[in-house]
Amino acid sequence: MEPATKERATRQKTAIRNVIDAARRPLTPLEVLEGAREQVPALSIATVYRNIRSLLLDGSIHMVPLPGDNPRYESNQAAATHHHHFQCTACQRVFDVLDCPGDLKHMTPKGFVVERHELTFYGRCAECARKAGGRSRPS
Amino acid sequence: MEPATKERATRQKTAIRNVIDAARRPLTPLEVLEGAREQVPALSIATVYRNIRSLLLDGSIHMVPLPGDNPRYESNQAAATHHHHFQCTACQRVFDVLDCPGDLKHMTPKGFVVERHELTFYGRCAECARKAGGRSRPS
DNA sequence: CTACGTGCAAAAAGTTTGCAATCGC
DNA sequence: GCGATTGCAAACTTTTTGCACGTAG
Repeated sequence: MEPATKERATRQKTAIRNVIDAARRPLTPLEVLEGAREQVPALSIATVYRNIRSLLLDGSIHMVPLPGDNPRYESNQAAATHHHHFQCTACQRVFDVLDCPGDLKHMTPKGFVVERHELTFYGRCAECARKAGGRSRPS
Repeated sequence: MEPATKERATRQKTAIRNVIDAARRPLTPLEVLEGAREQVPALSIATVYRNIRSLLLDGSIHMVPLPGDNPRYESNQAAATHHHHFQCTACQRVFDVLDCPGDLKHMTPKGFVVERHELTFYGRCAECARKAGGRSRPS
């Protein structure tokens, strides 16, 4: 077997891990970059992607795939239990939904074997709903 | 208001519409291109995208956003009723699931306003499940 | 000191757009 | 003929990779 290349503790790796751990919602790689640059201004997006990949491999973080949008990443300690997500149609942020409808396998056509499922809600997050009306998205 | 630019019936537009209408599952733009090229060999991918956009706008087709994969498009007549999707982890194809768990709004955190939801199943489609074991994906 | 990690720029993959040529009406 | 539509190529976005330099251990 391979010599199992040893991980090194770098400033950028620490900053990236901190940003993801501190967030209470799944973040985009760009959000991670922006957050981590407060501690390592010269940080490059390539390094963010490389570290996200290694954190995924060692199980520290979790990918949140979304219908019609780029994946977010969240700390695995926040994602220990099976749950789902809510994307705000106003601010585009994604939040956890700590619940699951449960048994859904019976819904699929005959012969199909279900391994897992993803459920995503769309609407207004508490914050954007409070700001009333139909206002714009930040982009 | 604008003069409402009038639509023209071209060979490529007809071919594209036919392919999507004839499919009994949601297709990728590339699948649409391949199918439509049987009738219009010189068809370009840009034209497929432009026509998909205009078909979306006039409501003839429907976008199927998927977590972690590119969107598929399906005929609106096939998608008249609310339903969900199943993506095969072997062949990557997407199929309709003509059912819905129903009331899920109670799952979201306080203050969040749910407008809609997407539910995607993953596993083996009937065909790939029949072919037993854990075989490769076509790509 | 050594090789893992980083920054930069170029490459991939999917989608969009500018522009001149084409073709429906 | 006029203008919508097309094909091609270039631009764009998100993510990945090659390469030379930097740096942790």
